[in-house]
Amino acid sequence: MNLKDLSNLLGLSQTTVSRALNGYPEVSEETRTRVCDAAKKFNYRPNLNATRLATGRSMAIGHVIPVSSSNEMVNPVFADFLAGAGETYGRAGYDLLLSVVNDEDHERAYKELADRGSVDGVIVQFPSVKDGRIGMLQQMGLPFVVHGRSSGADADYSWLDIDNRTAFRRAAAYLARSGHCRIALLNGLETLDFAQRRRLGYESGLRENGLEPDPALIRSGDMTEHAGHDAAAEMLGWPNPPSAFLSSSILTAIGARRAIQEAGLELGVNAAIVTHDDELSYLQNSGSLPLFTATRSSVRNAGRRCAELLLGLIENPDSGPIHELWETEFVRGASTGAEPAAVRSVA
Amino acid sequence: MNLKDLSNLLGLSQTTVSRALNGYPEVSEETRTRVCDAAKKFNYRPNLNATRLATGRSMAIGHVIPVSSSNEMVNPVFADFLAGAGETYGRAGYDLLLSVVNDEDHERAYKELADRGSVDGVIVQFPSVKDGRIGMLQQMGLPFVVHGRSSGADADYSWLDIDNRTAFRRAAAYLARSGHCRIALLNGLETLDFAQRRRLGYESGLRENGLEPDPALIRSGDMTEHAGHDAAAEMLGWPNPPSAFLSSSILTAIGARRAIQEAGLELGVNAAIVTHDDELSYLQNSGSLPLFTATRSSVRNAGRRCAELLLGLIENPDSGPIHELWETEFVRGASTGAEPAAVRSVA
DNA sequence: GTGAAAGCGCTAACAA
DNA sequence: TTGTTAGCGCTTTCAC
Repeated sequence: MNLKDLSNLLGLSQTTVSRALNGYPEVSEETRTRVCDAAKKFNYRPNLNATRLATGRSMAIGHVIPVSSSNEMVNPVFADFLAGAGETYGRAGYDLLLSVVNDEDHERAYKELADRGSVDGVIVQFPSVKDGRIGMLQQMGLPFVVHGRSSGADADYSWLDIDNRTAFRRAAAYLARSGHCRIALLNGLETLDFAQRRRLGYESGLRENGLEPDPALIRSGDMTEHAGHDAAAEMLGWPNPPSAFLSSSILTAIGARRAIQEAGLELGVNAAIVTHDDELSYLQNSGSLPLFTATRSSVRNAGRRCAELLLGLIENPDSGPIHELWETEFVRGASTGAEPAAVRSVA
Repeated sequence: MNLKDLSNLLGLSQTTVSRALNGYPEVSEETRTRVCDAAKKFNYRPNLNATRLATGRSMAIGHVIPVSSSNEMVNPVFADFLAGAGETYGRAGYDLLLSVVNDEDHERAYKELADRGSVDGVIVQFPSVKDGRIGMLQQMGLPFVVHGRSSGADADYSWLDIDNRTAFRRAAAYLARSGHCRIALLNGLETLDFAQRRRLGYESGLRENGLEPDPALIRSGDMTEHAGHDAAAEMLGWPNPPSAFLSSSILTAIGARRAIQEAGLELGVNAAIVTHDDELSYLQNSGSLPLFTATRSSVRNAGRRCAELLLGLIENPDSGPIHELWETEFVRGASTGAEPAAVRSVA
């Protein structure tokens, strides 16, 4: 059942039927209801590809998710973010186009999406400090929203970010005030913008409390359980080990916890862990980790909001860049809200 | 730069240029290279929407991922599967259309994808025992491949599944032979087909070793850390507690581990856990769990292969349904391959 | 308020 | 081997 069939059936022109269906005002109410009823009755659905060609808009948003061949794992953040964004697109009649690429083909993937006209806009995730995608997209004139920020970008662009710096400053300060004086940072790769911001926040938090950051206690690497474990295990073997870990990811936190247990230390008595909560959603409501969280903000919500911003940008192309910085709460006790044993006993 | 521009530029007809670019044989090698060079030089990319309309194929595959409003979490299996499938699509020139819907709108989402002609085929994930999507898709004539099986389906259909039944039979038998006589099953919802198969396998494994399954030791529910913890905690409080847990998911296994620790029991001395490995990829290489795995098979690989099968089905519509049952290895020691302490000490 | 007709950018029969 | 022509199913000007 296509437009032609439907209009023949109704004894109307395609034009009128199209107008009635798309809510154009110049159609009489009577014909409109007649058309809509018939459309429903015959289960008519406009062919998207035809609509796209005719309008020049593809009614689709592109997301690019990089997979490293070395690592089976897909960062859970991507899935949660997709879920939120996808919801929003669906409501607005947009499709979500997912492009899975190798780490290296990142930029090319965006270019391809744009050149082939398959999307009206894209989302950029995990920006690096100096991210090539931003300039490229600006030059191509394809609307985009960045989840996170890129400190080294030349020009202004739309982004949504959480206040990583404040979050980590606060968390580090809290640990310091709780009596810890050797506080390790298990961070993501510092080529990633958020990791850099988190380190800066961590350092401020220490300095505010009279502690000088020790470079040996700062790790920047893969945010995997493995990496977290190894880093923590090594540090705990030192004569002067850390008594607390501030972790950029739930996975490194889990790894650190394992290292603590293996070292015969008791979490909450000899050691504390604080983790960033952004990656926590897949373990939410779990209560499995005796840690508290530096921030609480839902990746899914971020996805939803980024999608909204992007759709706004597409509808209204001449509005300037939009920025949204989300303050994060300081939550103690991952799921319960209770004061975590780890910190309490040390404080 | 569109086809018209390019052909004008070359002094050729659109047809010839199109044929040259699409590898049709009747073009002379000379013009073909001339055309291809020009296309590359001017960075010509065919407009996908036009191609789609003209060919009637949308060159896209649909995936539907359901999110429950009650649960922030997205099952990591979806992400891993998407990564594998997306890789394959990309190589074959197909797009991946992701439809995010509420749990209830599941079927409608598939219908919509089909009606609007936005995809050439779809993937069905997590089939239930009697899954409405299968009949619906068959009736609509939309090619599809099911990851998993639906025992209650009326007609034949294409699927790829791992041998859940054998995997769980083997795991249960192994625990039984290791000396455990109270073995609990922390299973997914038994409306899901794989959960039912796993229970059947588990029961066979016990019976083969002279153990009669105790319904009280079987839990069918959400595969979350929370649910796993609560179920295990309750059972461990009984006068006659289980000494081993067979878990359908890494999350319930983590929950059970926590319950074991909280009960003051030592994993590997008083208790064993065996988990299914399908959900393990996001913790892979982690070594964090002192458990061994009933099966080892990569969800990403399954995604890759399902995509291949589906594309094959689309290219060759009259080939009958394809079935692929993957045998799974029995791996001891999640990451290391070593005999797990848990089982060894009890055996 | 409605319709005729052109066109979005490509493919594919049919001709030459 | 190349070109002509007619669509694919919709939107959108323009005329009625």
